[in-house]
Amino acid sequence: MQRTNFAEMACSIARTLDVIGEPWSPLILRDVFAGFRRFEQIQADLGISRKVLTERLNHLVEQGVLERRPYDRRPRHEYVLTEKGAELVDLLMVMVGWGDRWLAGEAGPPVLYRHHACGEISGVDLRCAHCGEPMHAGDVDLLPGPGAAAS
Amino acid sequence: MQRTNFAEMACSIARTLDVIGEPWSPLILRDVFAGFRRFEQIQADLGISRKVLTERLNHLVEQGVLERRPYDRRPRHEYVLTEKGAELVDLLMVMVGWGDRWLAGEAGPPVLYRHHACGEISGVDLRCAHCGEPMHAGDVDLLPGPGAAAS
DNA sequence: AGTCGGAGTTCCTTGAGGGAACCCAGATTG
DNA sequence: CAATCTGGGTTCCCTCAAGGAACTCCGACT
Repeated sequence: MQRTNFAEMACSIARTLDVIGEPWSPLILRDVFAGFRRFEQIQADLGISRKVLTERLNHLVEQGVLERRPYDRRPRHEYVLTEKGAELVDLLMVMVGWGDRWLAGEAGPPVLYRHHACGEISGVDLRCAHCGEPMHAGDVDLLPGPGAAAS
Repeated sequence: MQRTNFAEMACSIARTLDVIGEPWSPLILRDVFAGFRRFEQIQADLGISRKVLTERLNHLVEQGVLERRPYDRRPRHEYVLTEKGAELVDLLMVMVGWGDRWLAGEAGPPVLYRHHACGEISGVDLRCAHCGEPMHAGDVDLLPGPGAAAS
């Protein structure tokens, strides 16, 4: 939908949005991650238009986030996350954390995550990859990097 | 743009998308976080249509993510992140991490983050809030939570 | 031969994004 | 005191994407 081309911007947020910023795309990834791998399953689960689902799946495959693979000799396919796509699920987990905290209301979170390592119901926490201390919006300074736009 | 109402879905991803899933919204938050707080600054920086910028800012204020505050006796305002909004910046940092890793290419990341606690250029890393071990897509099981949709 | 089921494609309508021009209120300037 | 400037929007029009329903294609059962 977005007619402005985010992919060309010197900004990793804009470029990421170019991959998964279109409506439904994150929900499609969520479904694939949750085990809905086939066109009909995803369409029924989300209630998305078949046309839009086709477009989104093609785009996600082109971007290397999903892989289309046949599961029958008939023309039947399923979609699976690539490594690139699996790392996007991290982003989804952070979205879930925020949504659970600020939007879930009385009913509580609709989905829980159990961490294999400790076996507990938990959520993600952001840490500095370097020192391991918490790293949030107020804990960082922004500096221009090597890929910054030429002036 | 999304005519389907994501806010009603029993999914924290969908509900979060209802807040910041529209095109431009994450980039507007990025700008506010980076210090572009006024309408004209954001509009010039992003090249967004004034109409759409007005709509997005109003929506973000309604959702409690931004706060509009006057900075002059004239009708002049600036937009600042609320606590709810600042926590969304965590999401942006994860997007940046993914975009830097998979989309930045030769030139490298356009923006770097320096962590106050250690003073190093770094990025975010996802950890389990409970045990502190890494927590990624493959490290969790999904379970229905209390807010799951009634069948 | 007829039917089924998965995975799309086509077509039409509506409504959101883009862009440019316009507007308004308070300050500054001559 | 009129004219101009400036920030922060509105209004209008055009195009293109989302939604939805119907249609197609193709290999497999019966």
